[in-house]
Amino acid sequence: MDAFAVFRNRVEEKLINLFPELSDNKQALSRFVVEPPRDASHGDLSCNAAMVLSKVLKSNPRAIAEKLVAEFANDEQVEKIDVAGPGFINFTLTPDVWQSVIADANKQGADYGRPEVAPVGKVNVEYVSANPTGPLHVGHTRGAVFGDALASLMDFCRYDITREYYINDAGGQITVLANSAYLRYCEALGDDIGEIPAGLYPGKYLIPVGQALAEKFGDSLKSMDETERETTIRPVVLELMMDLVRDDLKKLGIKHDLFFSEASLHGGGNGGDIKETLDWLGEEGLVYQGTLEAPKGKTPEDWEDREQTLFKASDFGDDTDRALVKSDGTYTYFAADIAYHRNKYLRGFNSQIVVLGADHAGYIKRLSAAGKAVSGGEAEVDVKICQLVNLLRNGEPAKMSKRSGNFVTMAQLVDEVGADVVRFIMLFRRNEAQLDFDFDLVTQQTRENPVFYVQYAHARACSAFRNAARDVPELDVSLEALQKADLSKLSHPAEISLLKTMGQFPRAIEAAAAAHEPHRVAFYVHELAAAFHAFWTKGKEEPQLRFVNHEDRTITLARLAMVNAVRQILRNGLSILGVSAPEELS
RNA sequence: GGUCCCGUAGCUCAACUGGAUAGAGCAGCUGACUUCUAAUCAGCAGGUUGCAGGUUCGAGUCCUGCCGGGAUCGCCA
Repeated sequence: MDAFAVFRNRVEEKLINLFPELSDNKQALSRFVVEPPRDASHGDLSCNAAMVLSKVLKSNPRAIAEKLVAEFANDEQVEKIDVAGPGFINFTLTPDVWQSVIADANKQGADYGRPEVAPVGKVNVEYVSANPTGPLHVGHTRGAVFGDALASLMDFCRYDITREYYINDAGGQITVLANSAYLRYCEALGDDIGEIPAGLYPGKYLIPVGQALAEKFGDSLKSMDETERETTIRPVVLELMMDLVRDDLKKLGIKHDLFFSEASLHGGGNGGDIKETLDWLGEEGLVYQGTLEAPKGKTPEDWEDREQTLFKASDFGDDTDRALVKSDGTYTYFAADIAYHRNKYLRGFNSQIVVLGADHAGYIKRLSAAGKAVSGGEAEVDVKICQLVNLLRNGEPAKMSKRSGNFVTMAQLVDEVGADVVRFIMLFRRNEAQLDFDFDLVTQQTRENPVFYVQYAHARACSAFRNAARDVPELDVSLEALQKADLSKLSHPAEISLLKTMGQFPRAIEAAAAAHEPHRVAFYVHELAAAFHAFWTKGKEEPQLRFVNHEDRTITLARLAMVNAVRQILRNGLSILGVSAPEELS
């Protein structure tokens, strides 16, 4: 059981008993929380219901609190309850509540921390969505890890999740890509191509693409006219580039359920494509011909008023209306984006999360406007912006290879420091805060390195079992035996304190998922690791707190049950983050 | 000029979406290894949460206006 959730339910129940008028005021009831007090001396749980509801109940908070407290007089799990400050209700629970965390974690295993009921509705998480014109670089990495962890987190919390990658395969950059690849194809056939002309992609990653084209087509491409050639090689090159992207993502353990092609929105006709969407918006009266005002303060030199097809984005909270059709008659990128969001809505996603890079900050309003417009207000678009990552070496900005066409790729990053480090560090910050990634720090094996610190806690927990096997080999420490341990032995303040930290896992996870903030999981496992390290060291000062007690097998078993639960919770948390939990560190 | 993000200890960052005395790590100082890996831990010190107002029982968090840093700004994607 999750003590916080359980007691929240009890408080709600008693409130309705005391104040029947609340029973049809779900909104008011949803506002109070049961949470750990900041100051542990206030007790185990703190509830603000009396204060939150005082206005609705037209009564003063302390009076409401007193009534509630009386209701808990006979609750066997409440050791102490009182009213404090302006009307907080503070609970101190009996030790068995916290001890039961161990039993739960050991029994539920990998499912410990999952909410019992699944939230309603389907959620779409779109992340990476990098242009398929080259390998992924550092800038993509944070968004990739963030999106993946967020999806895992919500998946763990039983949300119905689809992980999606939007392939920008319709724009002019793909033509450039195809031409660049063609040049490499000529090179593969033995031509001297000299310098790569400006405007084409110079990267060496296209060399194997050129070779692949040469193998597939021989020299037949050379005799084609430009248009035919492009339409021939375009899909082939795209597929090769997407293979490259997928290989990069695989190195970080990131996968998607669906790769959605932007180009498919341009032709289709099967519902939710651009034309259909624009027609639909037109019927709704949200499209018109008009001119936009030049931006104030910084009018471009070549600004000219031009009438164009516009979408009434400003009706949905955007700053200005947005162009849908370019002067050459093709659709703008945003037009495709609107169609894409409509497509998602038609596929049943009322919750759409889009993970974007820092340079897309100005895109937030536009996308939520699109989301509202195409769904009649039903779909919610949550745009998560991942801020820049500063690469450092020894505290100095990392000097990257200056050779043209080179940048730090995701693959290089993973090869140098490992996927666990990349993932954890990227998740150990709020997504909207800039992040320093120091190569020297993250490869150290000290407490300064949070990845190591957490993994070490897990490895230590495992080593406790190795030691037990060595010191008390006759003791059965199988999961079955641990589940029979007498947990009431674990009543030392240091133990209760560790158990409380453990017991917060379920609500920490649930809150992180609801807020779309996976970094909280990283902070939680770090906190649990700290609590475990602290308990471990306490065993040095107070030998009776060591896991293995040679005089008392019952307590040894109980302690090991606790260690196993810690290990399990760390694993569950790390697994959400996609970080491994090694049994031993080298 | 508009919009968005950020501003919290000397440094890097938290603060469970409005809760009680704002917390961690690093750097600094003091301690703990014949002991389950000290790869760790305990303690001390460090703050007018950029500034000024407002909302209420209560604000780092919400609203308004400034200051500073970053990003972005009609048909690129």
